[in-house]
Amino acid sequence: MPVRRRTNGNSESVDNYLKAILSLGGPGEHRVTSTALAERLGVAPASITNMLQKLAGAMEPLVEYERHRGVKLSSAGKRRALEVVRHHRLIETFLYKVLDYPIEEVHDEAERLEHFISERFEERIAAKLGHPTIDPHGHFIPTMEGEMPAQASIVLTEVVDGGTFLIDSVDDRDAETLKALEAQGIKAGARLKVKRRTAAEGCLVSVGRSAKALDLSREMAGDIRIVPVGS
Amino acid sequence: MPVRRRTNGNSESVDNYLKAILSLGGPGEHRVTSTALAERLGVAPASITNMLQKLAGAMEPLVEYERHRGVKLSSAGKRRALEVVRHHRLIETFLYKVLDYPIEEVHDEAERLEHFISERFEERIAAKLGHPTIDPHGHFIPTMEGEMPAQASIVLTEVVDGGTFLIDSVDDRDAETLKALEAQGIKAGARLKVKRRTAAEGCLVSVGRSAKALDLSREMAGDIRIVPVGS
DNA sequence: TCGACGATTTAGGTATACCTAATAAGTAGG
DNA sequence: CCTACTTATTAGGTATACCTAAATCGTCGA
Ligand SMILES: [Mn+2]
Ligand SMILES: [Mn+2]
Ligand SMILES: [Mn+2]
Ligand SMILES: [Mn+2]
Repeated sequence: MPVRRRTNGNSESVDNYLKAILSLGGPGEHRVTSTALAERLGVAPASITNMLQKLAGAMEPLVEYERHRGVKLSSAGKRRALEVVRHHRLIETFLYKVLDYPIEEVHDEAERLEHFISERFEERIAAKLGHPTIDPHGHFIPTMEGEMPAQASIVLTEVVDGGTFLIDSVDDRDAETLKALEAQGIKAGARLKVKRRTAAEGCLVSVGRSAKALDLSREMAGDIRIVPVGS
Repeated sequence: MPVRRRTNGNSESVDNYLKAILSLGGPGEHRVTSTALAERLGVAPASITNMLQKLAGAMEPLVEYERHRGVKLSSAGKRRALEVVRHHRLIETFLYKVLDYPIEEVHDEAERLEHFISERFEERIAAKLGHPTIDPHGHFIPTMEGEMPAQASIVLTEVVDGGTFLIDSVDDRDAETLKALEAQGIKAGARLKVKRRTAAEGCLVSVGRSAKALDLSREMAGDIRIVPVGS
């Protein structure tokens, strides 16, 4: 039995499958395809099928799986996925606020540590941080009970008319992009004016009270979630 | 390739073998037997032989191994072992000082996390703690360069005459024992008077300025390292 | 010097989590 | 309603790190 199984009982790999299904299933928790999972996790589709069958066939199944019809999380699977997301986001917040990490480095560290911290560690950093509800990228931190509000924001690429918005959150998975965006002032909480859409689904914007126009690529715009602002 | 390989390149298991060889080899760095390793790591002797052959046969061998003659660390192996010990002891210090863990809980958490933290994490907690040189159990923390002073202390079971001592360090691997000892005031830095040896290699002592005699079992005495004190 | 006995190694096998190549199932266009 | 094509699954393999049982090796006492 080589692969580390945590107190919890499942391996790091299993955790990662559950998180990916949670994330790809979206707020509607719709079924996720093998291909989408394969791409997200960077493994071959055949490996996905294997793992899903194992997860679905356990005594306490973590997913509901039907051949050729994708998967969704079981309630046990969802519980564990949210637990891991809670760990991830608390760790990110801790690294940023207490250990003064640069914003673009917190994700990779959290991605590893999320699987290995104890409940005590989780509880202690949460307490130290004053039980935060939002992580440094603007994402909700699931509660200890596994509750997480649905995201009300929209992706910047979905904006049709121009207007003024608040940046709700920024995707943290690509450190390069995150660092570049942050250097332009694009981070959770900042104000953002959308001038117009550009070719190839890009976006011309300005940030804060600056008048300088920024031309965001489609990739960058896709990493930014915003909410309309009254003023 | 299932088993997590860190930035460093070796797996958690490999790290644990290296640490065990460092610890069992003692300050003299003498050869360690398969049996001793099997017992320390809780795996079958056959598994030890397997792993040692693999470690010795790598392009950059981590151990020097000769059939039937035990192993010692190569210089690369020693470097990595000390790096992991540094992680372990820094993490313990951090958990104790910053996250207010009870002393008996730091070891198990550190035992897991030591393999997964980045160099950045190591550097940041070291800085936060003011670059400590001693962990909460009284053990030296290896430097970033992999230097660690040899222990000058002796084990309480080795005392022949009675006398007054300072507690240098307390073994941290058994949480139960550690908690019990701490409850009696037996912890690094405390003053300890040895009255006399008892049957079965136990020890009759008193702690601090208390006159109350404590009867330590051989097991407990074996976990305590002391240094003679002038006064 | 010869066993006996314990220590160690070899042989053969398991589980996890991957992979590639071959096959089968869905799905949409004609 | 039947291909052509894409998506998914099955089949067969690899590496890590374990295990048990069956050899062997080394040493120590007679
Ligand atoms: Mn993240
Ligand atoms: Mn938790
Ligand atoms: Mn420890
Ligand atoms: Mn390090």
